Formats: sequence, structure tokens, C-alpha cells
Amino acid sequence: MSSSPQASIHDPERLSQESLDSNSDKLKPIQREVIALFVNGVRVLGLPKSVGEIYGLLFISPEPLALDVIVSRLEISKGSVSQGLRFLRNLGAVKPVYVSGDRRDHFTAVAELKKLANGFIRGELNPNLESATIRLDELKSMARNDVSPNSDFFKERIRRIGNWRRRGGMLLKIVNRFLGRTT
Amino acid sequence: MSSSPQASIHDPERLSQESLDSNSDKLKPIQREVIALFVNGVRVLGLPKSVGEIYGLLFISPEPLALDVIVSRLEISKGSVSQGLRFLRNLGAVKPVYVSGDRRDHFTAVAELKKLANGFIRGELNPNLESATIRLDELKSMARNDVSPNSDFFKERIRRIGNWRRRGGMLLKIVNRFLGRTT
DNA sequence: AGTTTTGTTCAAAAAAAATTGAACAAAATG
DNA sequence: CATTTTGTTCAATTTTTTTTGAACAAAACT
Repeated sequence: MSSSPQASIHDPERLSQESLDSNSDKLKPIQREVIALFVNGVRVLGLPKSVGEIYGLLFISPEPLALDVIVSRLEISKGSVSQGLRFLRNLGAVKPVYVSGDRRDHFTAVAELKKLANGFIRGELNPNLESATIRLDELKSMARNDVSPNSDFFKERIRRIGNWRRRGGMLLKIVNRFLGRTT
Repeated sequence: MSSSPQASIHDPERLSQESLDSNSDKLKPIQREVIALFVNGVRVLGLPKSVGEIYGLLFISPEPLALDVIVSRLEISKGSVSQGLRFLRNLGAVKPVYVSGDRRDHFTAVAELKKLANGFIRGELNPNLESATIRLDELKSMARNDVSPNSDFFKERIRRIGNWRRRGGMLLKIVNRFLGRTT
């Protein structure tokens, strides 16, 4: 009832090879959905769509992928992928993986929430906190030299912003400790 | 050595009246700086500049302000201020204040960090978390029906996203409790 | 009732951000 | 060393977001 051994060798069955090594350029519906989820997720963090697509694709791909593969799977430009990968690498959200017999760089998603959060805090949040700290110090000295009738009000407000910043810093540490367990 | 009583009545000194009732259209340098700080701050949260300007101005103004006053102090359009105020009101970051003898609505900044954070979580973060939850449930059922060789990998990844979401929800509660003390 | 004042809405314009793609550099290959 | 492969860079374009301003509605005055 089954096909003869000889016949199967040359069959158009080579399609199955594609799905086996999973190098087909087509994304599976599940993968599309996961990527869409990440695109949405990174928007909340104020990051561009392409970054979400790239991270999402790597996250939901069993093997590390090379730049051109990402380009053809996502159908976005090489430039976008190059920039997106650099950004993700700087954040520590993606890491290069050596693939023997292939000269191209390959990447996988770093999937530990703690690492992702830390990278984001270090790369995106802390710099802002620090520049705010500097500006705040300038503000404090402006307020000290102020002699308007509102001077007291200004001082109170500036003190309050200082409190916010302090609490913000504490919160980041708490977040850190909370995410510090397991995955 | 000082000017005569009669002279001072008609003097161009009326400028001083302006600074007394603090209705002058000019922002003080301190105020400009604080507003700039807020503009930067809201950018981290993914909100438009005008929203930062409006909140910042109200935060660093001793009295409640009416829409037209905000327009003339910030030199931005009435439309922007109207939209920005609505947004801030929905978030609970700004509240209307009755000013006797003035028909216009007046607004002050809500300056309690806890309230601000809660409003932002409710208005901006929770909706996203909820839509992610729905999408995730769909993904889980897709993964159950999947029969590809990668099915197990997909399931593991989706489970992981579920963990992230759970932890995200917990974090919001922790943040909430942490900010729940004092100011 | 007519007029003025106050505030909203939304289409169009402007500004900002993201993406593309072609030119380029660096490294590997033959 | 010429060629190909791989990856980066950045000016130009496209897309998205924000802002403007004029038209409108609602309420408050006269």
C-alpha cells in the first residue's frame, strides 16, 4: 500500500525537508501571533515595532537566526534588522551564538525576565533618572537664590520632585529584587 | 531719596501689580526649568510633550489655572490644552477647582505620587495587560492544537510569557503598596 | 433673543520617529 | 588579489504622532 523505496527518493517530498530543518521562510501562525504580542509589548516600553518583531521572532524560534534570515522571515529591511539587533544586544535582550560551519553571526533571545528588566533599567531608565538628578540640583540652587513671594511654594514643590526621584530609585531596586528569583 | 507719594501712583510701576497677583503671562525661569523636567519625564512614559508642559505648569503654579491662561503661558494651541487637560483629568493627574467669581474652569495638579502612579497604571498599563491576557489565551489554544515537531518548544515559550505576565501583575501591586505610604 | 465667553472636536499641517535601501567597509573565500 | 559574503551607516522616504486652528456647541451674560 505504501510507495516503493526507489520512488520516494526523488519524490517532490523535498518540501518536507524544508519543514524539518525549519529553515523555511514562512512563519507559522503561532509564531506570527507571538511576534504580534511582542510588538504590542514593546510599544508600552516606547520601543519601535521592528525591535518587537525581531525579539519576538528570536524568542519563538527554536534555533539561533542570522541577520538575513531575520530579514526574509519578517520582510523588513536589512538596515532595520541591523539597528534593531544592535539595540537589543546593548540591552542584553539578545545574544550572539556561534554556529559551526556558518560564517554569519547568529542570535538568540535572552529569555530570563530578570536579565531583560535589568537591561532595560540600565539602558533606558537609569540614564533618564541621572539626568533628572542633575537638573534637579540646578533647580534647587535656583530656588535658594529666589526671592519672589512664591519662593516657599517653589521650594516645597522642588523638594517633592526630589522625593519622587528617590522613591523611583528605590522602586527600581525593589523590582530588581522581586524579579531576582528563578527564570 | 525715594519717589514722592503722588508720583508713584501713576508711575509705570503698574508692572509690580502684575508680579503681585502672579497673573503675568511670563513664566519665571524656575518654572520653565520645572516644566522642562516634566516634559522629559513624561517622554519616558510615552506621553506627548504638551501633556508634560501642562502638568508641569500646573504643578509649579501656586494657584489653579484656567484653560486660556495655560494657553497664553505655554504658548501652545487651545486644542492641545483642551486635549491634554482631558487626558490628565482621566488619569487623575489634574483636578478641577472652583474659583469664585470666575466662570472658567480652573485646574490644579494632583501632586501625590501614589495617585499619579495609580492613575497611570489604571489608564495606561492595565488595559495593555488585559489585552495581552486575551491574546495569550488564544495562543495557548493554538499551541494545544499544534502538531509540528516544534510544538513542545512553542508550548514552553508560551508558558514563559504567561509567567512574565503574572509577575508583571504582581509587580504592579507591589509598586502600589510601596507608594502607598505618605505623600 | 442676541451676544459673548468658554471649551470641544476634528480635519489639515507640522513635527517626530521609524524604515528603507544604496553606498560603503571589513572579513572570508577561492 | 579579485570576488563574494556579511554587516553597518546614514540620507532620503515613509509612517506615525502631535499640534494647530477654525468651526462648532453649550452655557452665561445682557
